[in-house]
Order: sequence, then structure tokens, then C-alpha cells
Amino acid sequence: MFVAKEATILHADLDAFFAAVEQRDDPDLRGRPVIVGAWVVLAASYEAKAHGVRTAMSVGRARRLCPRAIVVEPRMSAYAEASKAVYRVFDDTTPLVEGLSIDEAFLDVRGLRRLSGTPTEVADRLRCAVRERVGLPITVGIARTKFLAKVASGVAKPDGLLMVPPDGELAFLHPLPVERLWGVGLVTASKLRALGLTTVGDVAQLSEAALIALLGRASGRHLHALAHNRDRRPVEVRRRRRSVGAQRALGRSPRSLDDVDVALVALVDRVTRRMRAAGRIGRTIVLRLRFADFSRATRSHTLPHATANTETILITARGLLAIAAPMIERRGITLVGLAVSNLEDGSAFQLALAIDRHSSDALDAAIDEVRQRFGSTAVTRAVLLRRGQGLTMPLLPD
DNA sequence: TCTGGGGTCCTAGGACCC
DNA sequence: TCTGGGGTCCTAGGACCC
Repeated sequence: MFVAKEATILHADLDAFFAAVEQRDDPDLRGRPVIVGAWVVLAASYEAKAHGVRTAMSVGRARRLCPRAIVVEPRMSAYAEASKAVYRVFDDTTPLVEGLSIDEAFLDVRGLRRLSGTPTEVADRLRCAVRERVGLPITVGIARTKFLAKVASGVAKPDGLLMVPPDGELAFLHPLPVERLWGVGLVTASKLRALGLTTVGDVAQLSEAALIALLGRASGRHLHALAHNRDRRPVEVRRRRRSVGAQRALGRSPRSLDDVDVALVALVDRVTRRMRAAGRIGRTIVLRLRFADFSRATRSHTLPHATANTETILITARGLLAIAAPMIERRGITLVGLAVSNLEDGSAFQLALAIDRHSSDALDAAIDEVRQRFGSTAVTRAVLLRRGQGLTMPLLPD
């Protein structure tokens, strides 16, 4: 006979993360409304949120809503540091950690009962440890599925803990507003609300076919499953990044193509540095543009072989920029972005560069390491790369 | 009130191959 | 004279998330 699984999935989510780090590091900010951001609000403390301040709002508007708010410049390295410390607490809790972003993760604590106690006890200790070791408040939702654990943490915020018992799932889920469903944003919510569907329970009344007709195949299926609390996705430990990108807002004043090119060079440099640091190479170069009327466009090109080479990617990006030049001149550009996707492991590429440069006395050791970590095909590929076989672009060392 | 910077996934059409 | 069907890849756009 089927026995309902226990609630063992934790969704841990730091509260108003950037603002909380600022309040931690500057006692004067504690208990006061804090806004992190230069032009746009990146994060707001709960004291500021109480006045209606929201993420992605302009700082000007936020100041009008909350004149007492203290606006601080973002300190990204401090947030990255705090995030790493929190992830160390996660890793000390369970080996099954799936990071979602800088400030949230899923943890599967099944099998820890004998060692560490019930999931609620584990979550309780996790919250204390983050508070003591990192000095930040964190909310944890616990449920049988990832989706429900995330909904639970959203409901329990801030600085809360909420467990949804397996026999109380639909009673918990169905009264909630549709916006709580993962994947329902502004567009989908307004479509649903136009039909008078305001709660998750309302959506659950609809057939899958009706939802598919309304929202398309994937979204329809997805929403139908979530509304009935069907979510079989396991907590996955290692999900590698699928793209690396950077972008730059150019402001509202008119920009020449030369201005855009200057920004593009910097973006290519930033992105390729990060790729090399992460040991990744990619095949598809995507140029993103946003225009004065807030319309957007992308232009992309897929190379025959993956690379992290600055020169190669810059040449490709400039080609895309030339293609987009007429649009830019017509519509006026306000943002330029660059992304590299179709990522692959870059060990062969890095080894090929090492061979090219004859830079390392430890070349044999490098080959051994690559062979051990990635197999002999990576070594073979490195040699082919080094010979230039199948490469249409020059392989310049960076 | 005018809108950052980093990502994910899905859809749809066309090219191309077998 | 008429003109299949399935699969994969690429490109562009869009919704959504933190």
C-alpha cells in the first residue's frame, strides 16, 4: 500500500538579503527603513517594505514613499561573502543542497532523522546557525515537494518557519492567491484574473486542457500540476550554469554606435574572464538590446566550437552589433547586454592554451589532471584544438 | 515612476538531414 | 505529376524569477 511521503524538503530563503547584510554591518541601520540601490531598488528592508517600497522600483519613487529611508550603495562582494557563509551552513546540514540563487536553496533532509531529528528540528537548528554564524535572519518552508516548500517559506516570511503536513497540503494551498504559484507573473495572473480565477483552488477547478488552451502547453501543464500539488522534481545537488552574461544600462541620452562598442568591449572582457575563472566555454553568443521605447531585441550567433577567448567572442559580438546597427539608429539604444550560452566544460580548451603557450613545466601534471577529471576525450580534444583542427577562429591566449 | 543585473525555460519557424 | 515524416539545430522572442 502507498504511504504518503514525509515532508523532508526545506526551502531556505534569506530575508531582504542585501538590506539585512547592510543592517548587520552598520548598527545605525538596524530597525530603520533601508534601501539598497543606486538608481533602482535592489533590495529593501522590511521597515521600508512596510511603506510600499518594492524591488525594481526607482530610488526616487522609493524615497517619496518612505522619506525616512536610508539609501545605501550596493556592496556586491559583501553579499557574495555572506552568501558563501550561509551555504557553508547549508552544506553542514545535509549533503543534498540545491542552490537556486545568491540567497535561497532547497535542502533535502530525508534520512537525517536518526542523526539530526525531525525536519522541523533540523530547520530550527539551521535558522539558529545562520543567525549565530552569519548574523542574518532566514526563513524556512518545509513540505513534501519543492514547490510547496517554496510556497511555505513565502508565506512564513520574514524570519519564520512553516511546515506543511502531508495531509494538509491542499487545505494550505487552495486558498492562496494565484500569484503564489511558481511561474505565475504579471501576464499569467492577469489572464487568470480576467476569467475570475483568483485563488489556487480556482485554478485547480480547471481541466489541464483548458489551462493549456489559455496559457500554452508547458505553462498549462505546469500550472495544472502545481495547483494539484503534483511536483516530482527531486532536489538536485549540482546544476551547472547554462549561460554567462553581463549587461550595461546606457541611460536615456542618445548613444552612438561607438559608445555601444566601448560598452561591448567591456562586457566581453567581463564575461570571458568569468568563463575562464569558472573553466567554462560556450558556443552561442547573444547580443541583447533594449531601446528607448523599452522594446527589446536579441541577435545571436552559434560558433562551430565552444570558446572562452576574448578576441573570438568580441569579433562575433561586433558582427552581431553591425547586424543590429540599423535598429539601434532607428530606435535609440538604452541597454546593451552580452551572454554566452551552450556552455561546455572548458578543461580541454584550457589545456590547449597551456600546450600552446608551453607555459607550464607541469604540463604532464595538467594532462593527468584533465584525464582524471574529464577523461581522455578531453585530452584528445585539447590536442585537436591546439592543432587548430575544426577551429574557425584563432585560438589566442588570454 | 519611468525600468538594474543576473539568470532559467518555453515556443515557433526555418534549415537541414535521413 | 506530385511532393512524406521525423528529428535536430539555430535564431528570435517572451514570460518569469531573484
